[in-house]
Amino acid sequence: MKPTLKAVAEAVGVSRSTVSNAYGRPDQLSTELRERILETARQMGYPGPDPTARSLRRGVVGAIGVLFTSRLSYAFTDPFAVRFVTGVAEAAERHDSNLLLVPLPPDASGARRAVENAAVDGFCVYCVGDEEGILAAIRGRGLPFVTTSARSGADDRWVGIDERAAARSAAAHLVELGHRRVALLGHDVLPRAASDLLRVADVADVPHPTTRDRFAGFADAFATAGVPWSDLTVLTARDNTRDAGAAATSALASLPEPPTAVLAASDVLAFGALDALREQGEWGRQVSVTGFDDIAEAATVGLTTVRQPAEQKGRTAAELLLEPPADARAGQILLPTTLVVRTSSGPVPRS
Amino acid sequence: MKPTLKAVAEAVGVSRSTVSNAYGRPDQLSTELRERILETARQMGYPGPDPTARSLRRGVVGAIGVLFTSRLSYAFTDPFAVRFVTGVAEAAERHDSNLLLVPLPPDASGARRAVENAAVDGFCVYCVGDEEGILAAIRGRGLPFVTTSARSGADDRWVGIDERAAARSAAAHLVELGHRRVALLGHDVLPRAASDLLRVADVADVPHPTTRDRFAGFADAFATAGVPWSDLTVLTARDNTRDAGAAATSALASLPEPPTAVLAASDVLAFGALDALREQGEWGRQVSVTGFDDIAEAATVGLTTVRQPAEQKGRTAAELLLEPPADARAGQILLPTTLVVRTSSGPVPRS
DNA sequence: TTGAAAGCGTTACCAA
DNA sequence: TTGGTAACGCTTTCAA
Repeated sequence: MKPTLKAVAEAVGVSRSTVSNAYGRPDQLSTELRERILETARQMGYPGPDPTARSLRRGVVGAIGVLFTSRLSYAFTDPFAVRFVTGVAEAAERHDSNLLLVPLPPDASGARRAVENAAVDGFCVYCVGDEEGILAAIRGRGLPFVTTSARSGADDRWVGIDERAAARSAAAHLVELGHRRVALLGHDVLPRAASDLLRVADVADVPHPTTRDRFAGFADAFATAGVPWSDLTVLTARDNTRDAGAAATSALASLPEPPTAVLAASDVLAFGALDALREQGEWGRQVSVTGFDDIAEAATVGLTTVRQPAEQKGRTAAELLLEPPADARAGQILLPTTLVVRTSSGPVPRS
Repeated sequence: MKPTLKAVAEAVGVSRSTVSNAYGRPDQLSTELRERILETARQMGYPGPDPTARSLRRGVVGAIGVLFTSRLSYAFTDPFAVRFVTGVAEAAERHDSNLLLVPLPPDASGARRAVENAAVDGFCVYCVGDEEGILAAIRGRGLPFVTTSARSGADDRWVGIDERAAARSAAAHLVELGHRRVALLGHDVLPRAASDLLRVADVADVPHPTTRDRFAGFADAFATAGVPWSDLTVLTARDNTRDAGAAATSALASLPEPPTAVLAASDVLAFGALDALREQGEWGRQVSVTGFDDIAEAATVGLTTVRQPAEQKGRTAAELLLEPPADARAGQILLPTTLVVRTSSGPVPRS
């Protein structure tokens, strides 16, 4: 077995405190003694204080957790998530904090357990569907946390964008181009995935908070143009992936009066929509498509989309966690968004 | 302060062991008592056993660490790294293990400390430059680990590809197309970043193990075609990014006899090369470029490259860690690679 | 089925 | 500058 701090102390002939200080508080003992301790430790193969024991004693872990709905293998499918984590990592590194990636099982009790078992000093909550159960579990542990989608309590730390206004800007752009018959594409639109094509009685019924907010924004712009919610076609992707976006979009072709534009709630879904539309030949190519996030590929392909600062969002979230603002009201940070118009959106084709 | 297990025990009027069992070993006590304990705990706001204390006592953390050279914000710049982590995450999730992302500071002692302070049950080492120092630190802790680039000891677990043969296949393809005057593009080619354009006395001098192996493979194929190492132009990117690849490649234009092809040690570098060459007008467009990894964008752009199974590499690494093979010799897994020929490579232009 | 006692490997405090 | 003592919060024998 690996030697412990105690063994080193005995070998050197000093107390455990002194050995501990040799590692954690070099100023508390003479350089000479410290050297002697470190040297003996090296010879004995002592790897330094055990991280777990130190955490227990100090009450600090030195890691922050990033909470994801569902499997990471799925979450990382969206470049936006990767950029968010990158931002979190950047800030964490500056604070000598490690990053613990915590995927949440779909069932509530499993998710709760995952939160309860994570050895961290705080949480960044990345776009979780069911915020409430998760937040309750976090609060239960008494750990600080930062939310990035739905806002929770007024005093809770949060970083995000004005989802609804941002979505509205994309829709307004299409309205201006003359589009009136359009489809909205999102995931988690229904409690359970039903058919791809359906009418949702009310935007407020959409379970996923982000999808709901963005859909509401889309609807705002069209309502202003005289198009009521009930006239919008809603496409439900089974998840937030390109393939799912394509599958959901392909249902459009069979419509008697197909829409002239598709507004996607994310770029990955938008790419899926483009894939599906390209397969529809001439008609499909005429359909305008907008996305959300502005991931790198959007520029390459020419996707009109809403840009939100991904890395900055992650970085800010981590900073909010690691450098808590003195004033609680400074704990809510709204990030800017921009509509980026590219070639995937254009005027309504006359026919 | 949050209540502890002890407080719950006192409140219910049972011993701490019993409360502990209520959480960790439900079969050790009557359902009725268990219910009563859990209910009281809930009312008191006890979040369940503290993860750190449990880890200390049990000797198991429930997380595996992934070691990266340098900042994560840089590592995640390469989609290959993201896919690797995704694979690791997939296997980790199956084993109810969390993922701790551990960036290693560039200095040896900082890196050592990072390894010593990580609360994990084992490590996946992702492409670290200085393997030895790191591995020594891991061995010092007595934790299991899996390596993915350089192989270490014969009994150590490892998953990877035949770097050299894979690189050779790309170079052989260019040889067949008639290329004889070519440039190799890689990062960490020199101990310290010197000029972009230089002669390296010997492949064996390249410090980065992966770059070295791939360069050696490139050189193999050209040696067979009668082109010695000294006739190959070596381009040094300051790091493994698209921009650095572009910067390094732009030096080519000023050469009296510019090469007809660029062999990059990674896809991101290859994209950089393409960026730079496209700026050179007609001449640049004629230059063949090959990459390595086959990240998603390679297909979009038509980059000829060597495919290696990214997710599988990560998944296998984690599995090797979490399900140690009974036979040590089964701990070394070689993954297949394929040369994927696309449009970025073609015959030597006559001029 | 329940409980008492003995740690797990540290660090913090206070006294010497 | 150094050492003793008491936790940190839990789990695990083993005995009742």
